[in-house]
Amino acid sequence: MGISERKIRERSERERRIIVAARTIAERDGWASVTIRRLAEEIEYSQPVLYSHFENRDQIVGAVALEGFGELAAILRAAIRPSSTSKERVEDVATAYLDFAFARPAMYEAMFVLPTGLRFARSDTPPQLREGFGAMATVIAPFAQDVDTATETFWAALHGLAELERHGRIRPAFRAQRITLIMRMVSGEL
Amino acid sequence: MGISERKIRERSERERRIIVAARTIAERDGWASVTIRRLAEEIEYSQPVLYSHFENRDQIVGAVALEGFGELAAILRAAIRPSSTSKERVEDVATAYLDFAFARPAMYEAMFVLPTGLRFARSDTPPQLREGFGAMATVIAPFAQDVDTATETFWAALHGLAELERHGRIRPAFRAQRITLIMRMVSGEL
DNA sequence: TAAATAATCTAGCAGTGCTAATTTGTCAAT
DNA sequence: ATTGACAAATTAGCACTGCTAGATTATTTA
Repeated sequence: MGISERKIRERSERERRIIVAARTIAERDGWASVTIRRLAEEIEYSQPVLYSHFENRDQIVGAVALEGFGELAAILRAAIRPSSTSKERVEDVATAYLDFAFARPAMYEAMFVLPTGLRFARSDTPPQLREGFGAMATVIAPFAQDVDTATETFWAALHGLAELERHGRIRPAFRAQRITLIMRMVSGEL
Repeated sequence: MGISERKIRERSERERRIIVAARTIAERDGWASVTIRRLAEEIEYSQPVLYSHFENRDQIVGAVALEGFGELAAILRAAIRPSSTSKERVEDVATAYLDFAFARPAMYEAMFVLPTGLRFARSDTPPQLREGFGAMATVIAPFAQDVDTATETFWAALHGLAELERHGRIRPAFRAQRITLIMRMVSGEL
């Protein structure tokens, strides 16, 4: 009975092709260019097929975003070097976070700006959505009483820096100084 | 020759009606419901008339956003009480900023998320876009070496808090604690 | 009063997300 | 092998979007 398994496999491969196509087009031409028609053309199926994989366009963005959360979490974890001091670790994670945001603006937009249908802080929340937070919590913990609240605040600062710079509201040339400031703030030596 | 003046006046009144309509619809039904057709219907003119006032839809959003920047600046300035300590002023401005963001989510979205065609940090940048930053700089100055960079970072932290909470990424119940954390960070007593 | 200019509208283009109705393909039962 | 049932995929189209060319109406100038 390998036939039905093959069908399931082919189906999930097609789903992957949709997600890859969405990501590719978004990174090249922006999310406005990611239309159902274009995706259908890319995977060489008619448009309604996409709706047998995803409820609507937002969920396709959500699927790409989910990948992004997994990748960001891995990047942040990788930025935590055992040989570093607690302070250095905060700085490294902050730098890695912003590097990610600026290197993959379309992905970052999917993760944090666009409607995705992703649900946070629920019982069925995928692990990718928690892991990035966990990595940040790891480096914040040594400096915080309430780790969760401190991590939320740290995260918010990084997100704000990413968004304001992405929109041309703050000076790109001073990115390093701002990170230094946040690091000093977290470590309590201002 | 008051006729041409009346015409100019009527024209700018019509422009105001467009902006007011856009704002009203956005605050009630979201920006996706602000369409050229709906605005045209609202002001009782045909659609092309809107394009004699604004180049495109983004510029209408931008006009609303510009009002928002003026209002935010006024709110932040008003939050700075002469009788307060430097620390309290930081907290009051932070609280006022977030109150604004959560009380007027559509307006905040126009100001910081949607494409608006507004140009920051230019010679022709409208004063509204600078005044809010100025208000924040005022309360940050007593604690900072480099006021501009510190204000950018402070602003980013607030923006991040607003956005992450608006998207359900961080816990609304802990908003006050996060503000306290930021305030302590700025004032250097962690 | 006639011509020129300005203001406005009608009509329509090319595109969007999404879906009902139809066709095509695949399988099990006769 | 043929038929009927089910699944998979397609065609065609709806209601909407931002935007604009061309026609029409109103106003001003000569």
